[in-house]
Amino acid sequence: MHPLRKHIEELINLTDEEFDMVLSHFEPIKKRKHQYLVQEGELVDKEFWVLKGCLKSYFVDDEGKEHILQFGMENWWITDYESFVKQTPSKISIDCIEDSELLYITFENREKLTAQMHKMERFWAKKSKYGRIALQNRILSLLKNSAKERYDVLLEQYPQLFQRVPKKLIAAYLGVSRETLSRLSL
Amino acid sequence: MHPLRKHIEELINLTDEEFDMVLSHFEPIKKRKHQYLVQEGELVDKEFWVLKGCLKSYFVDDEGKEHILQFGMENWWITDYESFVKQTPSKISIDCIEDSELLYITFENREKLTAQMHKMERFWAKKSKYGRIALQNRILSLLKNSAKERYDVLLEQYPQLFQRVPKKLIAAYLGVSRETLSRLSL
DNA sequence: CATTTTTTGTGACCTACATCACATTAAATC
DNA sequence: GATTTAATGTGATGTAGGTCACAAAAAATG
Repeated sequence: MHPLRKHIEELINLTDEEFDMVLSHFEPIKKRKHQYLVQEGELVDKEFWVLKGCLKSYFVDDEGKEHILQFGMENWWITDYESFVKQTPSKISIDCIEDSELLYITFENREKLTAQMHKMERFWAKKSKYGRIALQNRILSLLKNSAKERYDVLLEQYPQLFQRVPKKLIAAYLGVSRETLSRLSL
Repeated sequence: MHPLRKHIEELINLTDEEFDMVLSHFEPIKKRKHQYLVQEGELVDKEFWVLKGCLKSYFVDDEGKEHILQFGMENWWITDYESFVKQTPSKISIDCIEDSELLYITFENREKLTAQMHKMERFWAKKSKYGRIALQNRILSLLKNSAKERYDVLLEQYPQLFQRVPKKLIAAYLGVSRETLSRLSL
């Protein structure tokens, strides 16, 4: 089964014809490590689904410090949702941490697809709900947990991440300096 | 026009009949200051819309410190989305900061309503998308901004809040102690 | 495989913010 | 309107985590 189909069918069921229809709205794209998918300031009209690889969506502040909003690995969706939904210039950038293969759907195609296939509208609605819950929990974690506790939570939730990305990126995601992260008695 | 209708029509259009249908799925509820709407540990099967008043959704950590996830004022929706969507016990509580009048819709009624009225499904989908964007921006703010900067952003975004809720709650929302908040040269 | 670049660890020192304690003022509440 | 309760400000002091600097190890790259 196509990995995208497998992914979608975790939330809704599709017939062969329906999945073909879905897939026809996507385009494949390959990028190498260090290449970008989205750059700050541009209008993002695509949502990406990761077939293979690893990416980061991040923001660089005026002191040059990088803050990571989200990682993306196999089966994850990644884009700047603010730019994608509101059609405003992106505040964030998305880069490949590894060579990556993605499928993307444009804003326009997503509108078309959801209009003609109510199931997919429900799929993305569910994704959006779950995404919101994850963000809510991250906020709670930033408010209530120490750096060490946040590290432990992340390690428990996404152990694969620690095999694949440098610690300084983990630090930029958790909101600590890499020196402090290195000193947390792990 | 009914304030709920006015609120909904900011995102989608409704006929009189449609709004009557929507409204028939809600129930009113009144609560006084200090009373709760949701308590940690219970299953939340309602989503509340604030007609009048002010509320907080919050979490108390093991050291007894309160962390505020969200405030709710007129025209805001409030619930524990994690419990509401996943139907799991709530990690957070919701209390009234002022005497409040709300309309609520149960999980079941929301399912019914969205099933028979596609427009409302789209309404909530939009709300969910915008909610996610707001949370994303709050995470960025927690990662990149100092206490003072976060205070300034909040003040600019929701000046009304500062007239209505005690500073210690603002502090609990921003993730600083009330003493530090008091010392930020405002 | 040699060289450049990136990652990681660790010491020394610094700072934003927390905690504790107490006083003052303002709001609730009977 | 007297009394309890909550809100706010401010000093003194503590600490988690930041910053700067350097070295070693590991990866990436030509």
